[in-house]
Amino acid sequence: MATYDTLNAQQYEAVTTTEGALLIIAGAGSGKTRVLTHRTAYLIEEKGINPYNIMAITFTNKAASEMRERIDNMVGFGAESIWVTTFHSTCVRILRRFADHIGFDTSFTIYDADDQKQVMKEVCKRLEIDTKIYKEKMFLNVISSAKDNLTDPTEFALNATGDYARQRQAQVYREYQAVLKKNNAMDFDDLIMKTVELFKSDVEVLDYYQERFKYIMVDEYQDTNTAQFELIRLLAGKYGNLCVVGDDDQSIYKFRGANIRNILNFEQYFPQAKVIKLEQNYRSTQNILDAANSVIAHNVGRKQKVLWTDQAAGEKIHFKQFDTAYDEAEYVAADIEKQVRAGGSYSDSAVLYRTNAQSRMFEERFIAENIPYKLVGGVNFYARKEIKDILAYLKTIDNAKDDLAVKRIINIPKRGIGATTINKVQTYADGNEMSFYDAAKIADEIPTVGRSAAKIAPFVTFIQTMRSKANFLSVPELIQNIIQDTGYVRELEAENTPEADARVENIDELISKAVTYEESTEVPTLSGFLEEVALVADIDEVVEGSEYVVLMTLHSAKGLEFPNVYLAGLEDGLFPSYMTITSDNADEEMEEERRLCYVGITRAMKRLTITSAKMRMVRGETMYSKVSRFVSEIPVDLLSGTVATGKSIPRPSQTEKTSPYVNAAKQILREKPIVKVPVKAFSTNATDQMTLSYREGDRVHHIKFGEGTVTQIIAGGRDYEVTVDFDRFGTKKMFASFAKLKKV
DNA sequence: CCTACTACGCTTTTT
DNA sequence: GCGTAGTAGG
Repeated sequence: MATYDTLNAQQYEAVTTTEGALLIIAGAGSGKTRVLTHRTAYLIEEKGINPYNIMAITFTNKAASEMRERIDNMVGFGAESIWVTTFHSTCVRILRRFADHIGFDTSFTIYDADDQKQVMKEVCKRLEIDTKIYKEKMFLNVISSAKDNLTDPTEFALNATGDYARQRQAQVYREYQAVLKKNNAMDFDDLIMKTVELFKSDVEVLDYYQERFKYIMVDEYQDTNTAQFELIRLLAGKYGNLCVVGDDDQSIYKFRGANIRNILNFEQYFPQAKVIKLEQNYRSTQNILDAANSVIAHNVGRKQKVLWTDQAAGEKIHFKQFDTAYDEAEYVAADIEKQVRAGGSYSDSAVLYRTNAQSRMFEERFIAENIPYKLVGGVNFYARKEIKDILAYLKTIDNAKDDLAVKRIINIPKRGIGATTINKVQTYADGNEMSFYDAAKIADEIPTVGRSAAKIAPFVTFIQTMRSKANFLSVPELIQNIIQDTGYVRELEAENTPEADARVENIDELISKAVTYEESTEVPTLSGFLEEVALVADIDEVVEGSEYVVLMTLHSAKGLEFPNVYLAGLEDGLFPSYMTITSDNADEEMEEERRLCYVGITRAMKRLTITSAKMRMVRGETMYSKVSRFVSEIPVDLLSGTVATGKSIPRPSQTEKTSPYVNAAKQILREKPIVKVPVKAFSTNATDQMTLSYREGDRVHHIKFGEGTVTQIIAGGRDYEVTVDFDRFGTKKMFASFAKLKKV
């Protein structure tokens, strides 16, 4: 039984308004997740709605799993049948079932930014486009925003008449889609657009989902783009029970297609819509809120609202200007240490900045001071070369229609298969309407390939073997097999450099993610794992309450809160960015930057420090800047501290390079907290750290194979190799740390 | 076909 | 100032 009397009047109204269209304008820290979870419970408990008919959509996996957890705790029975997912995974789920209705194979793969660029390169070559003049990235941006607006290549071409550049883009768009289709792949934007296409072309499928999702809730509604809006509009088209929660002041993804009109004009799309504002803030002190309110008040195009709190004024906002970015980082590091010494925890603090490049200085300082930190963003874990290589193997094993994946690893490790051979196979594949892999399989029949066919054969054999093994091996075991047989890790270890060691660690990390996947999924499959991996963002990995300082961009910080926040690099030219200041559309873009600033300020619960530097290196050039205009939008009486000058501690001379020690440490520490973290559940090194709960002759249970008897245990270098005779699957050899066998 | 060097692109933000 | 991709030479 959920209690609803802890809600304030507006929250209560939002929770109990269940029918029709509802727009909840939820200011920062006003308890919107609470409202959504209570509303879900209310629907089920008080209105008798079947959990099966409820859907809650968010943008990140993190937000989704948080909500999932809170709903599970509140609702209990039946909670698992509520769809609590992201836009992207919702669409994948639908497309996995019905993609064949729009001419795709339901086993399509999902392309990330890297893959997209690869495809675009190919397209540009084919259309003889000089990529020195027209960048691949430019085309990808154009295509992405076309898809955000549901413009297909045909419509795009129609709108391009009379404009040569746009006609060319239309050509590229068409060709790009053709390649994706041929590879049976979709990019991120396709996932949304194709689902909308499916709904529009197939009334039965649409009706099926409309009947299923009678009550729909959308979180972070201000970030929806036109395609996403269309998706939910279609889904809610029959019953009209659509509840959206958002804050126009926190709309910071316009550059990525988010359409702020979706929230500002909600009442026009749904004339009977009810609007509820949540303005009481439960997160921050009065001073922090006052600062946030006065900054955002400088924006014109917004829904009027003023956050208030019954909390005390609290500390003033600390402001410091430094001579250099180095001094800034040094101050922040020292201040964090001070807070910790005073009884705080590292996890209370977060450093927020405008651009990822700013993280470097803080990382170096934190390493020097031995401050545990977690870096969010930058190069995504799954975008790392070694991870992509392993994943490409898995993709090839899972679905060899993905030419990109096959070509990526056909010569990794070196098999003596060069560009010439690959091109010959590709030409043959193109000419015979088959996939690259299928052509490779019959390489010896391709006349042009000649003697090189002998080099391709072992690769094909390996993949075929792995395919048959994939039927009974778990994902971690498959990965283990791949790195064994290809010698991938062995090669890295032989390099014996900190960089290579870091790569090995990343691979270990991937294995442990696969183990987690196996354990947390009811029916684990290779496709399932690849899919999950394709849809994760870095922010999903942040575990709240962990013992480290978080470093991230302001964009990544949305939705999070920390007792002690540092907003770094508040300089005109950096934040707001130079691009914004000099834009043709400066007024509008400045408002988005200001909203970003508002998001940053409102992350802070108790203590907020704003810093800036007079001088900093950007791309190797020294940049001098004034304090950000946003700082002057905060009333002076809310600020304490001043411009720090002169007395800074000696810093490394300009010529001195970063010490190799720091670089090595960074490699190892990236993505990982430094100290004091609980021992990882999974460890790949030294068997002496492991004790097995079973011995030879014992009966054990395996997540996939069920019960069996242990016939042999061999201690290997890194792990125990356990042989089990399974009742239903026969004898299998497996590594103890992956298999997670339980004694029965 | 592989290795070593050079060039360039990045830096506003990412599901 | 860094990392990757492309190219030229072996």
